[in-house]
Amino acid sequence: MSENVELSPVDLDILRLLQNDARITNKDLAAAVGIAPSTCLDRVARLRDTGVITGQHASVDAAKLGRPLEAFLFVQVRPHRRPLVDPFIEHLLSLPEVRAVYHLTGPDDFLAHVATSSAGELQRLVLDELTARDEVARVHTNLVFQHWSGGPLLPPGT
Amino acid sequence: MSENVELSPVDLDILRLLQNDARITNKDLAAAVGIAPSTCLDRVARLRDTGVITGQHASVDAAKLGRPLEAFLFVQVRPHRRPLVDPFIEHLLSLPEVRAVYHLTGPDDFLAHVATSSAGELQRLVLDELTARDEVARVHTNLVFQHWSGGPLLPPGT
DNA sequence: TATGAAAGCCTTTGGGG
DNA sequence: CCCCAAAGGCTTTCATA
Repeated sequence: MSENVELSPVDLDILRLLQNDARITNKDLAAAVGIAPSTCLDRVARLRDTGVITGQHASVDAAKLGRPLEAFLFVQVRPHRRPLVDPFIEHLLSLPEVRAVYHLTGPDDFLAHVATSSAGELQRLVLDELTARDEVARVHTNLVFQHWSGGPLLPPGT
Repeated sequence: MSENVELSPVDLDILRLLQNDARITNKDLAAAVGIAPSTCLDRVARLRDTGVITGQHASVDAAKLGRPLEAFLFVQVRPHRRPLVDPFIEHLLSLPEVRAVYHLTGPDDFLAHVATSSAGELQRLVLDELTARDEVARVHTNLVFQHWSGGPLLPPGT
């Protein structure tokens, strides 16, 4: 788990491929990067053990789950102290509509990415789960038209 | 790929488990949700075919890749028209530092989540890749102290 | 839509270069 | 650090209800 891990070009190829498809078979992965399957297994295990690979997750379409309306909530928490901040984060993360939370520098302290079923539910979220709390000084809401996301590595072949 | 997909409680359990660990074996997944392995394979295939599951990706630690400094860039693009907007998005997505791009309502049109090696590289990104372009009216930069993220479903057991 | 059984392939381990 | 080879387990298919 040390912060500095040496990554060979082969490791980077493996990461790129697993980032694009976490369920590629070890055999195919080995063939794609040009090493033996057993070697590949070793390398992937090492990438996991050193914390370079932190997990593998299926991506689920929020809209298909009945939450087609996404938004960013910019939240100012005052006073900005641990005894208030830590429970606030816990609260955010316990909400099923919350997809991600970021603690930021700048005038707004937190950014919450949420997916809701409707404008009404979004309003409820803001009024009942955020501004109703004493430590929440203000909330700005921006809707998400569209988004693109990926891992920290460009896909293979670029 | 229709927008409305009926999801049984078993489907939701499957989604939760795959969201948490995309490499769980089909056998274990079937046992966890209480159906036969062959049935489970069918259900997962259906979830894929209907677009509920859109992919499966290994999570890679950006810091371990040498990009420990994350930030959000709020970008105003003027004039806000397709002939300018579409190439701008393409440009953002082609940058290796960019992890996600959001097209938003509000005074700032785009939000880019970036991971950089240093403050110097972040500065270069802002000056050379963003404000150097005619259509970029302004950029606000906020650093990310910490972030938490997950899929649109709460984990199993909550 | 769900199941069980069988065939084949993949993962995984251990020895060796 | 890499590879080969073998054993065991898993995936996947298909007939059946």
